[in-house]
Amino acid sequence: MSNPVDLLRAAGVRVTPGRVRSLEALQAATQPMSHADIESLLPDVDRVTLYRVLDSLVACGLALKAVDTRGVFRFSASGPHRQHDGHIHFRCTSCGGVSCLKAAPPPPPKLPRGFRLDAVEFDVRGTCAQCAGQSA
Amino acid sequence: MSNPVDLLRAAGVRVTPGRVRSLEALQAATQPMSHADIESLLPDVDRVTLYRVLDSLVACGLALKAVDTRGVFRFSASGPHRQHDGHIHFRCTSCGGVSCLKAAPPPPPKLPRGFRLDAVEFDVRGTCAQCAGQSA
DNA sequence: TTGCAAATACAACCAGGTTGCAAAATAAAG
DNA sequence: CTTTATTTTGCAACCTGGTTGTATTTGCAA
Ligand SMILES: [Mn+2]
Ligand SMILES: [Mn+2]
Ligand SMILES: [Zn+2]
Ligand SMILES: [Zn+2]
Repeated sequence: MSNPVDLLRAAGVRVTPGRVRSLEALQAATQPMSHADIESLLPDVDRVTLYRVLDSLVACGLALKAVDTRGVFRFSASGPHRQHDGHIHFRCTSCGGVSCLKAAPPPPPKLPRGFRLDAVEFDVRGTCAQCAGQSA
Repeated sequence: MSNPVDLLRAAGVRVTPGRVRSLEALQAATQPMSHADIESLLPDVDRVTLYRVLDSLVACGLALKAVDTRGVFRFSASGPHRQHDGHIHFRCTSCGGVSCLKAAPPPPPKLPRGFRLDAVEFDVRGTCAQCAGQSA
């Protein structure tokens, strides 16, 4: 069962409307969503509550949280999907949309002695086909 | 002549204390600085004025503006220096410091038809040697 | 059904950045 | 050295994305 209520129950967290609806939204999404994206889908969920709901979904393993290159958090359902992992993303600076690219992420660089690597991120920005077409 | 007043004069912009002092600060810096970095060096320059001063230096070619991976702008003097161009950078998540790495930036990926590339950025985060040592 | 821990709403706050506008400063012309 | 037109500055207000504190409400187990 991948319905939100059962997933939440199985994860051992309280089943609340905010969690159920946020998880539904994440499951329905085709791309990782920002807090603002989700908020516009669930206008009657309090802003701060939504931040905490999303973090709780991450904490219990039902969602993934990643920073995009603008430093904005993006959330996705982490079911059996395992999407968006072995490829990089393109961000349109005009519409803000994210597109999956076929390319693999670049390998992490060698660091000087004593340095510890936490994360690498490859940011690719530009104008998507739609936006480029409209302005032309 | 690479003194700020002459550079500003030669660039055809008005010579103001804020511009002179900001350009001095950028020239003295060993790394690209954020607005906050520069502000702490020039506490009596108005916050908004500093944003505009920095943008004016960029507009007249005396400074370079780049976004770091947290989406924060970083400014550097763009004299005959041409530093920080062919290599990538490491950001310490503990102290916020930036270190130059020897590695070259990864090549830009192929994009789907119609997409236009503006910029790529490789973000490498972790803990620097100093911070790693202190916590150990 | 009751009771307590967990979750929610609301207000306040923060960083980084932008906008509008009146007052002040630059630099050119007289 | 003044006058003047144009920039620049300072200040207040605002914006997005995010966090913290706390009183109230809710989930759910006993
Ligand atoms: Mn993807
Ligand atoms: Mn460098
Ligand atoms: Zn677009
Ligand atoms: Zn450090």
